[in-house]
Amino acid sequence: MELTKNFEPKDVESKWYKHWLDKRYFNSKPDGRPAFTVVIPPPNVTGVLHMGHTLNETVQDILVRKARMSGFNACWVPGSDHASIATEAKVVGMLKEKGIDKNDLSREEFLKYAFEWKDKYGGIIYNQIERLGCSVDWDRTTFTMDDHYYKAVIKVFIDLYNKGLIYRGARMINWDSSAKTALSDEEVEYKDITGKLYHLRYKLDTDKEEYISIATQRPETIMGDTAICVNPGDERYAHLKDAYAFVPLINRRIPIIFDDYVDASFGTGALKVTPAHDINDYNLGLKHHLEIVDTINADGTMSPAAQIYVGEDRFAARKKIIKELEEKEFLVKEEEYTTRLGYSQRTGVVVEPRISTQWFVKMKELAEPALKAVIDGDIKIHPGDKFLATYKYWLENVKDWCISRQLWWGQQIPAWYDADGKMVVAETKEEAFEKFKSQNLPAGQAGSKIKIENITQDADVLDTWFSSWLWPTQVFKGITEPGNEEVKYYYPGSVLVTGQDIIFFWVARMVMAGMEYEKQIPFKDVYFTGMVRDKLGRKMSKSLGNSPDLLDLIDRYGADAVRFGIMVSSPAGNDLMFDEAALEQGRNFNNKIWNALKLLKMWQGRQSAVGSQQLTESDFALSWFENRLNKVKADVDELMKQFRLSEALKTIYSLIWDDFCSWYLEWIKPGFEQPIDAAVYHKTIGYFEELMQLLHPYMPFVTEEIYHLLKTQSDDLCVKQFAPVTTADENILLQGELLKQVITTIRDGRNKNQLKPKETIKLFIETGSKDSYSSIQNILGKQVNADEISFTGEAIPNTIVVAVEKDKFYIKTDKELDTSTLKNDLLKDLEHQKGFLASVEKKLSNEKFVQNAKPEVLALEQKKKADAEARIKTIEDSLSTIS
RNA sequence: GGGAGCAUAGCUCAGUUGGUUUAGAGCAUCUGCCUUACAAGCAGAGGGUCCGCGGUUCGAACCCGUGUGCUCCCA
Repeated sequence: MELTKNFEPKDVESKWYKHWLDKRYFNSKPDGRPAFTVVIPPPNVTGVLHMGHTLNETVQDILVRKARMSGFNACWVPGSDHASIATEAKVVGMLKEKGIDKNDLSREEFLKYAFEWKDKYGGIIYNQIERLGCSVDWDRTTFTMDDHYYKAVIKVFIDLYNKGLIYRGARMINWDSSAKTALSDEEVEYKDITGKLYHLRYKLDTDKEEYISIATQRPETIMGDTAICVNPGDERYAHLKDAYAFVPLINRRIPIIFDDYVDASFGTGALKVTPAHDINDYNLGLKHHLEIVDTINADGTMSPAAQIYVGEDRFAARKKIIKELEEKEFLVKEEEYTTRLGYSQRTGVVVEPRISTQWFVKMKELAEPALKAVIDGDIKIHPGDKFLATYKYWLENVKDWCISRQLWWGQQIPAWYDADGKMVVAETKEEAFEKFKSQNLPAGQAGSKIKIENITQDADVLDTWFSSWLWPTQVFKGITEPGNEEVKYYYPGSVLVTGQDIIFFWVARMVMAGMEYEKQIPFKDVYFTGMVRDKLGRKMSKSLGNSPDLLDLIDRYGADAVRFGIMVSSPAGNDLMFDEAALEQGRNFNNKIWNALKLLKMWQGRQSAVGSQQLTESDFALSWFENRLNKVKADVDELMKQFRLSEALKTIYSLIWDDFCSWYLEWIKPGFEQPIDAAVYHKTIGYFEELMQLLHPYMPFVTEEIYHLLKTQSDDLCVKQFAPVTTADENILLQGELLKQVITTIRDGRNKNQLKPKETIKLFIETGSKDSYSSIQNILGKQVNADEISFTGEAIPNTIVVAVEKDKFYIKTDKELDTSTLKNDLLKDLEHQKGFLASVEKKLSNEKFVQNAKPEVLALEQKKKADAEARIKTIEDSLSTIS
């Protein structure tokens, strides 16, 4: 079989993914094994996977594959989220392009378009998840608008309503005038902006030409003013008790009121009060029983109540009003002012505070158990406690959650109104009808004025997060079929992997829902990934255009390389600076492994019988690598347990590239066109298999491919179970490290003296322990290109001298030597060693140190001293032979 | 305004209750090699005021205080 020059991922990826699916390796059913459950954070159904998702999914796949290979019944549930606002906005936009206005459609017609859109674009993310190699159970794919899921959301709404945890009321809420819907507090993003503060004068209602000045950022709201408020302690305004002023342009007469709320030092010390358009003014209005004049429509235009500029957009109206105020001399001055404005997370428009009747969830009661679960450590947050404080603060200060949205795409609120506006909550119209009947009529009275056809359902839908907070349980139908076998087996999940940006939106609320409906935490560990930034440190976003296309990256580098690149530069919880160079490193790693395979394939054809000379010569290499492998397997297990996935990958990378390829394979490599001992060959195949197994969770495709190319296999790596980790022999590992160091030092000596790799040397070793060289002598000779190795008891003149620990190596060559470089190096080293010795001696001569330090520390320092002295002697000896 | 976190090689980051050879890795850089698996490679090397200042300690990258710079969250 001819192997290609480089690893070619494309066909390999589709071949193995199909094979894994055919074998149903990713499908899970409850059985006797422990479950390892992961639910995917459902991405927006109409979106595409960005690099943040890619990181998330890769982390999950690594954990799931590792668990699947470690005796667990791994179950990873994929799915997507209906994302009501974002999706509805897209569908509305699509309809507009077709010349269709949403307002001309019925709810049913609109939903038909929305589902068509979802079917068309919803598959994109699933395809991306597949291309990335994610081992999800596709049979369990769940969508937050699936029938059963819809029912679950409605059921929970009704249940919470009946428990008194959901209520309806008029409150000041965040209004998105583009999507024309309410938003929750979490859906508002604040940005610092430089705005202007306008000082306006209002004429007082007195006989004289008197004015009072106020400062405002929003002159377009003056038509909604219903009072002017000043601090009662502010002497400037003390004389205005019971006074009135006129709102400019519209001449509404409004009272001057007094309240401590006003900061006398801010602006002019007088505040215009606009209860309909500011939360603080609203509260002030409640306290002082002020009228509420709502001057802005749902779409952000001026309402008839504004009297002027009716129908014009709020920002256009602002410009015109400023101009008119200036012309009519109400504008006193303008000043620059830094402030914060709230923007809608979904549509980007400036959020308008608005009084509106909405549905809310009472959060306090639900928050308590959710807080306790994390504080008590039932749920562990990774990394460390970095996000614990944030989580805690939010739950301790949680406000009621506005869950109604004035949209059609989502679960319609199961509240019903009769002709008089009376309301009941029920699953169906029929149930609502029954409820109305029993509520409205005195017992025994036959017949009713309530007719079923006069009952209407609340037009609004629920916030998407009100559905996704049920995700960990409802993907197993835990809400609609409580206590079923699957939810009993899979719930609670093992680990939730998600971005730290949705800690409140989703994570905290899932814990609340889990505690409320399963009486149990929804997952044991939460692993927060950082944000993905470009290499300049900018957040990746569509508007900047700095987010690469995932499928394009996979086409160019291969899925394994993408996974490698994203993981290798992704320390737990920290932001990831995405750089294609890391993907290149991943691709190179693929090739490195591929080439090692090619080397073994070359050897396969020329094996000698078991027990040849070659076996003896390779004995040390074999036992060293076996121990090294065991050591790394234990290290990797430990790192993965701690969710230090990036470090685990680097450890595996170094084991394969450095230990296996650069050292081990070179150590066992037979001479030119010489055969390899069959036993050495087969052991090496075994090691290679284990390496592929260890790497498989990170790079599933290349490892599965190579596993099958190494030899005919009866199983697949994907489900091959890890053997228990055995302990490594530290002595052999140490000896290996020493050997590497000797080789490197001698090679360095050769390099510094410009010996070409092809030039052979004669090596003389001066050592107190000849025996320790017997097993490695021939590796050493091969690795430093020595055609002869002998031991010596004294210095060999005219040679290159290098030292490792207490042993000295004399490199003899026919070439004329320039000893000056060597001498400089030795002198430099001597200086370093003397400096080091001095620092150790200083420590040891310090009485307080000797008194206070632990005995083992003291012994260590004494050993350091002895070692340093020995080394200095070696260097000095070496110097004497050159000069 | 309130809170959290970070600052170690050119870049991205490790560095475990303070002592393990006067700080480690990967990438990048430099030098030498087309050595029969791999130039997307091999061999080797150089590179650090551990952000500044002060303190605790026999001993500080690590603990404390303070200053500076950056990031995030909340209002």
